[in-house]
Parts: sequence; C-alpha cells; structure tokens
Amino acid sequence: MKLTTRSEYGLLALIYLARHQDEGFISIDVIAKAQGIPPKFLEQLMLALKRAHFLRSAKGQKGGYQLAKKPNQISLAEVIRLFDGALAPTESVSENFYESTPIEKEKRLSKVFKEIRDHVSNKLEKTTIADVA
Amino acid sequence: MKLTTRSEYGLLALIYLARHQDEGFISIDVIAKAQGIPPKFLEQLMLALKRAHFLRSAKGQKGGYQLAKKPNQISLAEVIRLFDGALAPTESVSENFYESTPIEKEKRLSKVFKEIRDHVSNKLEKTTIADVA
DNA sequence: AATAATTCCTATTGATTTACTAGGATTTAA
DNA sequence: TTAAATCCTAGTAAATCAATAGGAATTATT
Repeated sequence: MKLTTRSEYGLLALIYLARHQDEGFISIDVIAKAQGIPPKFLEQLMLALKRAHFLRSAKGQKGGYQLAKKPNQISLAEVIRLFDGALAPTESVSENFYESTPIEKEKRLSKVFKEIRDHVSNKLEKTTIADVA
Repeated sequence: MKLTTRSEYGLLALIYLARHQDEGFISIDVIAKAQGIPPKFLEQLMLALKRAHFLRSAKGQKGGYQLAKKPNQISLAEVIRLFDGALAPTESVSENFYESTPIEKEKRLSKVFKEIRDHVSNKLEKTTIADVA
C-alpha cells in the first residue's frame, strides 16, 4: 500500500478544490502552482479524476475543474484505489484487486495481512476529503 | 506497504525453516522446491537474511541454512523492512525510512497515514514467524 | 473574426525498480 | 578428487513510474 506520487498529488488537488469550492472552475495551472505539482503531470491526474466522476470540468478560457461531489462524499480509499490499485499489502488478500501471490497458501500469514487490509481499508473508507481539507 | 515477492518469498523460507528447526542445515534447493521459489532468486534472499542475522549457514556438502534466532524472536516487521523498506504508506510518515514527500505539508492527511503506519507497524512488530508457521 | 486560455487525449521518454538468471570462487563432506 | 553446497557480483528483460511533448478541440475575450 505504498502511495505513488500520483495518489499524493491527486489528493492534494482534491483538497485544494475542496478549499475553493465556491470559486467556480479553477485551472490546472492555479492548482499546480498552489500545491507544487508539475502542471502537465497534474493534467493527467485531473483527467482521471474527472473520468472517475470526482470532478467536473469546463473547457476554454475561464475553464478549469471543480468538485463533482461534496468533499464528504469522496473517500481517501476511492482516490487511492483509482491511482494505485489495491489497498491491501498483497493482492492475494485484496477484495477489489484479487490476484494469486506466493504467500497465498500460508493461511496464518494471509490472515495477518487480511487484518491489515481491513484496518487500512476501513480507515481510508471512513476518511473523506472533507476530513483532511 | 505493498509487499514485493522478495518479502513474500523471504517469509515463506523462514516459515519453512521454522517448521524444520531440528533438522540441521537445509539447502536452498530443498527450500526452493518445497515453497515454489526460483532457487537462484532465493539464494540472494537467503544471503540477505543471513547478513541480517536471521539465519546461520554452513558451506560445502551437507551445508545449508538454519534459523539463527528462535521463530518467536523474528517479527514480520523486521523481515519486511529488510526487503521492502518502510512499512508506512508514505515515507514522509515513516519513522525508520523518513523522506520528504508531497503530502507532507498537509497535516490532517499526514495524521491519517501516521495512524495507519502505527497500526501496520504494531501488528507486524507483534506477529512473529512462530505465529504464522 | 482573431486570439488567447484552457481542457482533452495519446504518445513518448528516461529513470528506477523488480524479478530473475549467470557464472565463477570458495568451502567441505564423501 | 569430486560433488554439493554457499558466497558474491554482475547482468538482463520487463514493468512501472514520473514527467514531458504536442496537437486537437473548445470557449471567453478583444
């Protein structure tokens, strides 16, 4: 469950937008500058967030992005899953991204990792952008 | 905190050795075959585990590896840190592998990840090879 | 109508990491 | 002397990651 910079940047962008909810559409350049994110890289992330329906956009001059949901309706779990996939320490123990891995046959070990997955998942599911903005 | 296969294989090897503690030195080929690990890859991992003093070795014919500590004195945390580094979701929130990351300035967000780090860390610190073998 | 500012979209790049493999040197039991 | 093992480092192929490039489409402003 190591976060990539995409997840980190994605969260930072959402937090920024949550803090400026009532200011209409905000451009990538503004967000990038405010949060210290390479603008062209952020562009990709915004597109992904938009396609996942966390954001709404407006094209053209005076265009930009705004939240498509209330901050308290966007969980950290959803955002991190979008950019990084499984929250679990191994995919063999993931609910959403199951895949076989070497430790799978070791039931006791798997149980430990499942417990961790549950805790991480619960925590990130419960925590929303509103909580951290 | 996504486990690499090195960590997974490393844990599997230690579990095997814990289950065969009283059988003297056991060769890489035997462990590799039993646990389904590419032998030359396992060799590297064993070497690392030896250098970290989890294992003892004997060279030459009839040689091999055995645990250098009791299974209940080897925590999952130590093994995973050896192969994968930080247990924390971001290094900015890691005690043992601190490094600056983008979310660092967001205190609320960092707090969430610290809580996760603490839970993961505690759980893996408390759980030993004896518990999972 | 022209221009500037923006999102949209895909491809590409360079660096790093990951999962291995290769192979020689050394040691030791048979 | 030989076979079986660890020791050790280098190399490699593929994947992932972080970031850049650049053109197309859209829209407000001049």
